[in-house]
Formats: sequence, C-alpha cells, structure tokens
Amino acid sequence: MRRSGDVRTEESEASVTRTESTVEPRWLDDEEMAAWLPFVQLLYLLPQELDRQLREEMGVSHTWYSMLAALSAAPDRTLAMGELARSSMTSPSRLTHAIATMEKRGWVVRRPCPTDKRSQFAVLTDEGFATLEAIAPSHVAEVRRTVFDRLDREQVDQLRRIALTLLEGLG
Amino acid sequence: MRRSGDVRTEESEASVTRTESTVEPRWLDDEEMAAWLPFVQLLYLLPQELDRQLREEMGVSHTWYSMLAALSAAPDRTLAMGELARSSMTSPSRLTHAIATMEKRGWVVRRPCPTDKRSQFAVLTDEGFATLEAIAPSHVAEVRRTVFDRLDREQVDQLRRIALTLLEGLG
DNA sequence: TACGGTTCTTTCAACTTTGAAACATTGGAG
DNA sequence: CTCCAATGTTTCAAAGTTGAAAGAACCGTA
Repeated sequence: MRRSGDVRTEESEASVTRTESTVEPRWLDDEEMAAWLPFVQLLYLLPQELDRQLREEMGVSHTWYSMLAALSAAPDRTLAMGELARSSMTSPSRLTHAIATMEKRGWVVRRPCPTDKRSQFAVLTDEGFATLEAIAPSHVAEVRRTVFDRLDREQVDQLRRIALTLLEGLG
Repeated sequence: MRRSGDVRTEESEASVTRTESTVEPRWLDDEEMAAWLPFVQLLYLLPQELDRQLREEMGVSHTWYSMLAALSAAPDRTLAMGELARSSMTSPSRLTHAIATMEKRGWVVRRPCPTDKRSQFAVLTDEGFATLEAIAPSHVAEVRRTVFDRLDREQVDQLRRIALTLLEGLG
C-alpha cells in the first residue's frame, strides 16, 4: 500500500490479483491523487465553514441563503417554486420545507400563480430582504477571508476556468 | 443592480446610501465574482453528485465512505473514535451515529481501548473491507468522469495548489 | 488521595434532508 | 370531449445531522 486516502488507489495492486468479474478501473495516478486529496477535503470543509458562519451569525444555512439571494435578484423578488428550486440547486421537497419555515418567520410569502393553478410563487418580503441585507456583509467578508484573500489574480482565473469546466459535467 | 448571485455584490451601491452603523465590506470585484459564482456552484453540486452516486450504487454517503476508507488505511484497520472523526472530517456526534449504524450492518465493530477506558476503537471487519472494495472501482470511475477526465495536467496541478492554499485557512 | 479541569464519547431533542407517493392541474392525442 | 402522460408542488415517514449537555475516565497538582 503505497498511497492512501479517499479513492483508495492503494487497493489497485491487490485487486488485480482477485478473481472477480468486475472490470479494473483506471486508478488515479500520483499527480491526480496529489490534487484529489486536498480538493475533496476542501469540497467538504469549505461549505461546512460557510454554513457554520452563516448559521452562527444569522441562524441561516447556505441553502436558505441562496434561496433568499435568488429571490432578491428576481424581478419583483418573485419566483415560481420550481424555478427557485433550480436556481438555488435544491430539491423541490427541501425547498417546500425551507420556504414554509421562512414563511413562518415572515421572510417570504407564497402566492398562487394566476396562469397555472399547480404552481406557486414565492415572494421575498421587505423583512426578508432586510434580513438578507443584514447577512450579506459578513458573508462576503467570510468568502474573502477563506478564499480570495489567499489567492492571487492568476489563481482566481485558474479557479474560474476549472470550476466552469467541471460544472459542464454536472447539471 | 449590475451583478447578481450568491454574494450579492449588487447591493453594494444601495448599501452605501443606507445610514446603518455596519462597516461597509470590500465587495467582490468582477473577476472575483466571475470565479466565485461557478466555484460555489461546484462546491455544492459536486459533493451532491458524488453522494448520489455512492448512495445509489451502495447505499452509502460520502461521509460513510471516508470513514470506511480511513479505517481501511489504518494499521489493523483500527482507529480510535476521535482520530476517526478527525481524519474523516466529521463531528463526534455524527461519527457515533454513523458507526452505530455500520455496526448493525456488520461492517465495523467497537472495542474498548485497553489503555484509556474513555476511548473506543472502531475496527473495520472483513465484511466492511469487502464492501469498501466493492464500492471503490465505481467511485474512482465517477471521480474520473466528473473531474480528471475534464482537466489537463496543468489544471490538475493548479487545482492542487489552490486546494492546498485554501485548506490552510480552514482546519 | 482528593480535587478540578480536560478529554473522549454518547445521549438527547430539535431540526433538516431524503425519496417515494399523493394530489392537483395542464396540455396534447385520439 | 376525454383520456392519459407530464408537470408542479406538497405530504409522509424514515434517516441523518446538529449542538448542548451528560457521563466516564484521565492527569496534574496539592
């Protein structure tokens, strides 16, 4: 076992000797592994940190934050539930629960859609907007502290390209 | 409002005119925003995709996967709960629940630590190890498909450096 | 050896997330 | 017009996650 970690390339030598019918995958090589280990750590640690800060400061998860942000950027601060789910990258079910709770807090109201009775609009209230405005500065400060203060201009550009490339393979 | 999205720099113009006592943060500029929007999307979408694949294939979340992986790489496939929590980047509480469930499935057993009666060891069973071996190939294929097949060697190296840099600011 | 602060783990209750199923509505094909 | 599949949303029950608090054992100091 020369390597270790998340993807367990260290098993590659062992598994070629096994007699199973599964096709042997192409394991990660040393350079890929050297990138994957820190990247996957970042992938789980950074959202956790952003969530922690938002929750501590304002009792809001990043999921909620992006729902509020999406609404605030929409015309009339209004979006259909489905669109909101898509633009905040969350499941319909999760959205329903979250919006229900936010509605109780007075941040959002639901309105029936006049042209499609299946559909509901979610509308950001003034109170919801004010809440978002109150959160935003410390959130941006956190993003700056954890990300942009640590990268030079060139790396910011590299990050942009990499993220855009990888996003193509999702959604 | 010229820009939109997660960090809501579009509010910067509005907020300078407000009369609140909060200090105006340094908002993200265009280049930072152009990197942040896809990056934050990736940050939530990629783990979701990795989780989805692991869950679908083997009924296991990425959290569980990294616990199993950490155990499999440890001497005697054994780690104290605390060490396991640290190396799989999870909270003690979450670890307890997860290990309890895995123990029911026969993947792990808990053993008292002989030298410190507060501490418990988690030990990966043969069955747990076999499960991990069964998962690994399709997981590495997924990682390859979503990440490494899309980046050239230079980008892999850039990603490594960026991830390492940002990790310094966490933990 | 007894105190007290610290460490390691679990428990607890509240909350969130999940996917499947239910419900209501729509729009197109026959 | 009447199906029927597709769409948009909610409900449901099961599972997972959270942070705080509890419990147990450790270790240094007196």
